[in-house]
Amino acid sequence: MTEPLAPQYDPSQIEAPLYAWWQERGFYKVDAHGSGEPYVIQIPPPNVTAVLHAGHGLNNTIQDVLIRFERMRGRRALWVPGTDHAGIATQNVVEKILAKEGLTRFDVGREEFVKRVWAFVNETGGQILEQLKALGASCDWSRTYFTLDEDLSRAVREVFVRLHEQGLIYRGKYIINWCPRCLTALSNEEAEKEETDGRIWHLRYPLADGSGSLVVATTRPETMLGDSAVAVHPDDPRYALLIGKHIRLPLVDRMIPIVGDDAVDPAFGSGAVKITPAHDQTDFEIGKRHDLEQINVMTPDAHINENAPERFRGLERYAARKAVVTEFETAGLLVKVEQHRHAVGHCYRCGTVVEPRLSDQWFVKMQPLAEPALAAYRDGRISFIPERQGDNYANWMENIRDWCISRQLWWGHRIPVWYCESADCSTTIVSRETPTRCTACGGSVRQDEDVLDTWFSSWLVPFSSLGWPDHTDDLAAFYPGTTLVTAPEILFFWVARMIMAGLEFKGEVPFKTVYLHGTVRDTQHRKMSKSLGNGIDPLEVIDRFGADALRYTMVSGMAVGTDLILDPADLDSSFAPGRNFANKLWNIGRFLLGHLEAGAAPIGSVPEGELTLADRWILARAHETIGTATQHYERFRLNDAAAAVYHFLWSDLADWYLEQVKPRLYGTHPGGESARAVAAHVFDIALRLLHPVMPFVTETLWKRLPSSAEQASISVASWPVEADGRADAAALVDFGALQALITAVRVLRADYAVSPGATVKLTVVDPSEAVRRAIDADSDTIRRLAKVEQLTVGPAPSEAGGTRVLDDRTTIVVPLGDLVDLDKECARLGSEAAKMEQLVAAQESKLSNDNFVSRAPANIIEKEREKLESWRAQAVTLREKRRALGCAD
RNA sequence: GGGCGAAUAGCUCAGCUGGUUAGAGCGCCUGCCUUACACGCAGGAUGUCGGGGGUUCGAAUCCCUCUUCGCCCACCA
Repeated sequence: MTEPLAPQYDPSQIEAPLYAWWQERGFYKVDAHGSGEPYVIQIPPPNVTAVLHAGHGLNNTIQDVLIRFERMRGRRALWVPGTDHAGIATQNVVEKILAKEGLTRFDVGREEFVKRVWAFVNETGGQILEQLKALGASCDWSRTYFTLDEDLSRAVREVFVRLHEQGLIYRGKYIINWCPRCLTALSNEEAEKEETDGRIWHLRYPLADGSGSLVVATTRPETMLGDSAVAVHPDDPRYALLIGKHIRLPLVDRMIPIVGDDAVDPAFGSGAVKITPAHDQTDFEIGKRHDLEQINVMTPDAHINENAPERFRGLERYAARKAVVTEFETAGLLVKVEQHRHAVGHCYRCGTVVEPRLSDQWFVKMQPLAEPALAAYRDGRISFIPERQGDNYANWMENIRDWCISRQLWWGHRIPVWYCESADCSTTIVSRETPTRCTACGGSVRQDEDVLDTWFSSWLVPFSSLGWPDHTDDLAAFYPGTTLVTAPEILFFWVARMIMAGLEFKGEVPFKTVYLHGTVRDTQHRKMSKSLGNGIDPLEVIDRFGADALRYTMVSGMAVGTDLILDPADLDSSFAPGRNFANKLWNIGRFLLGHLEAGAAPIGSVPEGELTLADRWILARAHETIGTATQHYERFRLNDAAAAVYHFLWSDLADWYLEQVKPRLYGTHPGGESARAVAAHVFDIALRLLHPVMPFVTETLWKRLPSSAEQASISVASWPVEADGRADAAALVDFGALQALITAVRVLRADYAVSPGATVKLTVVDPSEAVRRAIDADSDTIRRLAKVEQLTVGPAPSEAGGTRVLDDRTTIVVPLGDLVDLDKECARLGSEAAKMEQLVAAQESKLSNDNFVSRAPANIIEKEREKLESWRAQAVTLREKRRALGCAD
């Protein structure tokens, strides 16, 4: 496990073996009787047939970051994985396979079909869980569930029966969303509304007594075959006299009444509406109020049925639409056709336009469940990130509608309802156990044909996955959970319903925080999808750049409340941040570990006096980074956490500290031991801070630190606390001065194109306190990193040189002989002085403004004064230098 | 039709409770194969913070308005 690092970073060589080792050691198995405060995340169970896509990648990366962070903080971090049987989706997949054999599910029959789905699921299902492992997901796989498992099925039955006993489940004939392709009912959430350009036809309906006619408007003319009334607003003066009269329905030749109903908007269209109770929600309700006939004119697959005149029968709904319109036109009853944009429901599984259909279905009465769920949000027992999503949730809860839970599918939890087959008994049995005989008459029983909505099992997952309805140790230990991480699309499908179920059956919210992250989109901001072909395959990314690169890129690109934009056409540049960073880490590790082979003393054993300015500085930066990164992780600002550690590792540690300590590590300078101790210490800290985001590289490097025990894993190492660094404001200031000085020399060198190998002389004129201390502490580093051969502090040399002003006082001069262009120096110093003077002037007027001085808080005024003084000093210094160079004014 | 959000460097985005000489990564330009890393090092350029108005001593940040894009919800046929 700890052979030397390969010269080249090759994630494919390290990631898989590492994951296997984590599994073997069981680091992520959580004991219900263990110690530590529980931290629980329930995975949004992917469809059992799903293949990992970018959305899963993002979703599961976030969860893994959180769970690893909390695990390292000493909490009993449990991430429960599972898969969803996904009724319609899975059934569709298997039906497609059957279709290749020229068969339909009806050809093979229910029993055989379900067998085939099981075989398919057992064979190919759950591959997404294996793919999550490639991502690094630290789930407790020993707890993996499938929503059709016996245990979870028992929970489903229990819940159905309980709700039924409470009168919250009922069966009835209502208008539901029907998918004519999947041949099943859908819930409101499953019928996705999409703005569509359509048309609206104005049809003339003649009065039966021949005294005139009415014009009605419709977007679905074919439904007129099932019209059983025309409705107008009861107070509409235009139609007051017509209420109670009859229409002779064209094409069908049926007498239908004109009724008055408040639901009609007199201002819309003609103010008269055709009423088709069997094919429209509103019409259905109006029909109920007026006791109208419900005439269903369509077959389940949306063809015209026998309730319509013979010439329309068998026509598909859009063909029927054409036929109806043509007949109206021929009869001179088509008044006009207009363009019309409106929302049309589409099946969320197959995209087919849903048909509102009158049918017998099972429903859950939601109002009583919604009230406590709304209260839990209002009183803060549950909160959302980003916060505004809470309004969305509340809005849905307030306007909740009953949930149609029956599906005319074969794949799913069969509804636990049986009907007595004896005609004169006809008892309905709702039972936890499967009855063999009628409980009333002893006759034979027949189970309801329908299955339950997939979400009827997933809304129970927070407790059903832990053994409910039994009283298990898991349930006692891990319910309620802590955080739920998911996409906003399933806020209503799943999240809201889990909250309702948790409160109803467990009396507690199932989690405290709901973190809703954004969507992965392409550069045109389109959602990635199979049909658009604009998806990114996370496995391909992992294959090419490694899971760490994928994870870092996703995390760093994802601020709270924003979407993640990636370019599917250019994976190289899309994932460059993660790829580059992982590679950088690898090389830092290679360099550092190479120098730690002799071991590194614990930081505590290094005498304070042996710490150099650079040592103190990097420890101070570690201290700061621990604080900020931890806070950001806690606040779900994962991108900020990642950025803080990135900056520490790359800019602070690699670019400055490691460059500074090289001579000590090489042994050309004394202090090698303390350098190794400090470097090992801060690298250890940084790896731990980064581990949640990049588990593989950090583990690989961390295991090779001298301090790491052979069998230990960073993933269960302790989270750094601020005291692991050292607060040291002075070191930050002084090393900052050192950096500024070096940078200034480098800038001069670049400006004058000094050849990279050449050394220069440097004079520091009138150094500030900080610069003075930096020079005293570490002139050697200045010489080396700025390639200075001779460093003097004193008056400016007579030789002409490039000049820079560092701060209020300090000026550096680099004599460059012929290279110096005096005019250029004068111009540059002049423009800098002018810029500074402008700032000074603005600042002076601000500070002499009574309004500002009297109204701004004292600390701000103080800060602004300091700024003014500093700028003034800089302006003065700049002017002085110009004079010293002999520049003309 | 309601509700919500976003517009900041060529691109993707930070900038959290008003006070920074407005930042990062990618890309771009210049110079470097400096024995950890060219997926690198050093340096650099680029922004009237969508337009207009307002509040304030002070606005990228708060308010109004316009424009342009998203998202969610909705039984006006």
